Amino acid sequence: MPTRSEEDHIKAVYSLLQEGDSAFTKDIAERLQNKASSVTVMLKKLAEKGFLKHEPYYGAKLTVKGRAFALQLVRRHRLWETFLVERLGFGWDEVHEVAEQLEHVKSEKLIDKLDAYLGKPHFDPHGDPIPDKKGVIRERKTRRLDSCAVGDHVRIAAVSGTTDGLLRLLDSKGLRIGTALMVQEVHPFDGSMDVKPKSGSAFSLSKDVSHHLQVEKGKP
Amino acid sequence: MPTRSEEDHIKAVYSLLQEGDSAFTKDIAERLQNKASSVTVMLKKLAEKGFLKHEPYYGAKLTVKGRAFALQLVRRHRLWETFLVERLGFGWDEVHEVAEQLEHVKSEKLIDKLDAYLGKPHFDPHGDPIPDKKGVIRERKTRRLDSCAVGDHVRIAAVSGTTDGLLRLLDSKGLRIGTALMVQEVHPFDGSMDVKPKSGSAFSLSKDVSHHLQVEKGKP
DNA sequence: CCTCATTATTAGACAAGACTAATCTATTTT
DNA sequence: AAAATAGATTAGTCTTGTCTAATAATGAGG
Ligand SMILES: [Mn+2]
Ligand SMILES: [Mn+2]
Ligand SMILES: [Mn+2]
Ligand SMILES: [Mn+2]
Repeated sequence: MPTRSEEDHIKAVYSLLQEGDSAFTKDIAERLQNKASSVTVMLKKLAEKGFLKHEPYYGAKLTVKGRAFALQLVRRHRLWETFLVERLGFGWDEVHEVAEQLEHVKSEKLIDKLDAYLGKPHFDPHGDPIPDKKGVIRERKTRRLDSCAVGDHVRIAAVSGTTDGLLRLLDSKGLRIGTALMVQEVHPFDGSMDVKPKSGSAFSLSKDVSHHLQVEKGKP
Repeated sequence: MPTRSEEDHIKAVYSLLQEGDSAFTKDIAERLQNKASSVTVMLKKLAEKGFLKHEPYYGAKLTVKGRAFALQLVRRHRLWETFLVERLGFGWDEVHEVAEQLEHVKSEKLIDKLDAYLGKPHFDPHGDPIPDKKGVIRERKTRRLDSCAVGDHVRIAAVSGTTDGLLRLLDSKGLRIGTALMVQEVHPFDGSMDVKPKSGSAFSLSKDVSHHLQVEKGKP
């Protein structure tokens, strides 16, 4: 059974591979707040244990076994986040660190029961998909808000790169998962965007923000 | 902030001091499934950190700081046990190991919210008191069932020394926290005891079992 | 009071996981 | 093509927590 540190490394590799097509030592180190040298050592160990392939100087890729393991870890993380927000009343900007700990509790039964208790949710409080017990993820077609054009009607599906500051900014503008928006104007100068929610008046979002909003097509 | 191992040692000392008036190296080691030599080293460290006084060869006693810390740990353990049984539907014989892990999650807010979510319970699924946020324990006057006499009417308040086997035995006889019993007969030969529940017919309990049942006076 | 069994402590080893410093590799810049 | 730079790896150190083996203290029985 992998240790907490091993688990965190596998998860970091998984999520970097989601974003790009390689997981480099430096980026893993940054995520985990470790030094690159520590990561190299860990990658070697995880490669020996069969969770990933480590191509020195060219990063790491997960094996089938490593991917399956990462999906279970992501499942645990997101189920706990859902519990914290839906049941305990945490804000969506407050759950990450706690879930980071809870995800390492070893008990299959615990996760099964938690999942059932929460009604087998498919998405976490940030709109990210929760893999099921077999590791299957419900796919959706989403695009980043900053790739939308004037006149598009969309619904916020997920917030990517969830830092607490971004989440609080969204809170303050009344934006949450499911919020319907219409793109009213795009300013080429700074990439900022004016959006109008279904109810209420339009306001502006910086490119920095719109880039982190994953949206689905919505009805006009 | 104490590590997981430090926390477990402090808790072991606390619970041994609840049972007797000293916590010896060997007994701590046994609880934690460690060797005595490892415990000695840890006691020295915890003494330096001010959690306890270690009198070599005469065991350990908690300081005020250590006791306060232990009470918070016990609080966390018992709140999680309550959650697992009341909300997730675990059996009372299945929660110990999981709570042993959950108790180490570091987040004061988590415990506050969990406590509120559960309705600020005063007792865990085994009838053990849950210290409040200040570490205050609601005291009750209980006695062991094996110290009761023929004709006594009692109510089961708690199960002490909760091993899974004992809990399952109680389950099978329909005994749980709150069950009312009348002591019908005590057999001096083996210390066994015949008890009659309010509804249903009498049955026998070995001394081994009755010794672990904490009871309160009940109405005839 | 002496002996001995039990318990505790110390000393030394080891594994895990982190670090720093030194070295090496790949890639970009000149 | 050589040099510079960013990134990665290796080697060596440290801390934590565990162990085993050797030694020491305590308390009970003779
Ligand atoms: Mn984690
Ligand atoms: Mn999330
Ligand atoms: Mn524990
Ligand atoms: Mn309990």
